[in-house]
Amino acid sequence: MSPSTTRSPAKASGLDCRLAVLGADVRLTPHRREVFDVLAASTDHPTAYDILDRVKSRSPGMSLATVYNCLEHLTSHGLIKLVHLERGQSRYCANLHEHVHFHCETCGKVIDAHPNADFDPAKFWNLPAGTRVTRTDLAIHGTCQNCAAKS
Amino acid sequence: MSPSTTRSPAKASGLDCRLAVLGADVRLTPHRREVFDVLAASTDHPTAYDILDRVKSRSPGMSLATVYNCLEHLTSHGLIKLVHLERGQSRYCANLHEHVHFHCETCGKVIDAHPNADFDPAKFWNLPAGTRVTRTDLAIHGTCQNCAAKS
DNA sequence: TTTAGAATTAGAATGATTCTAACTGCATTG
DNA sequence: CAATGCAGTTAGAATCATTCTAATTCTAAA
Repeated sequence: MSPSTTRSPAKASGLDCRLAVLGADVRLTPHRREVFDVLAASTDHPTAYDILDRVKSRSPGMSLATVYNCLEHLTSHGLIKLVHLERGQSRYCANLHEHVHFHCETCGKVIDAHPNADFDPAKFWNLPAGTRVTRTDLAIHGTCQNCAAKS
Repeated sequence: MSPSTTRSPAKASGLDCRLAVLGADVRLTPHRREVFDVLAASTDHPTAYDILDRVKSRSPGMSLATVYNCLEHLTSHGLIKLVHLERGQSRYCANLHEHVHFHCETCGKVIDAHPNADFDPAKFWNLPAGTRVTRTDLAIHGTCQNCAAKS
């Protein structure tokens, strides 16, 4: 956990790789890389279990604990986002563009929705003077296109 | 759970009371009433455990299971709202006015923030045609006034 | 008063996540 | 090159919030 290690973090070996995201140079081990790749290739906001499933073809030995470790590392370094839509399993996404999550209460699907205008939610709400905002999470719940058509 | 009971719901006894909220006439047992009252008197978004604590002075025998049952009943009847801000315990609030939640990442406090203009968040986001929105949840994370002043 | 259904209870069960302790392997130091 | 140390990884235990189950109590209708 401590970033103040004497070990040089700059030297990359064959088992080590890096990823430059948003200007940050993040060191990725093979497992972290695979977890990230799975997430980057997914648009359905997989859970930790989903990710373990998808990673298993390439890394059959990976454990759930490692998936959680990797997700924690990637989240804390800003490469992915953690989404809480309801009680139960957390979901993850690699979409770093500003967006919100639409959650279909019928089929459980989660889709990203992007803003159609430059929009800062924090401006619309009366927060006490001196409040510092680091991030906002907007979740929209309802019925998706498909489920709405069926009913 | 079924609302289609033959039992007349209109007859109230000394141990039964009702509450008219938003036009709905909701039947409240003493325990449900106490849970609701505790929540209505709280502005700090208590968890189920917090509520059990606060209810205990009036109902020493109440169990956590009953608190959860009451919260479920009140939530499904629209008398209170369930808030998920992060992994861990859910929080509840009895503020039914349109508002969002500000969560201080330093002290953990949650405060309600009200809109300063008539505002529908769903309008700002590109949702597929045919999507039906039932509710939106906006959580703002950051540092509150007090914690910001200390740092 | 009998009976049925709803509410309540304690404790067990579940499910997601985190923790612990042991192990592996690379990389720096001697 | 060998020794040492630390990050990464692992399986499984532990924890925590919540839900379920079965038994009990209460209320109201027949």
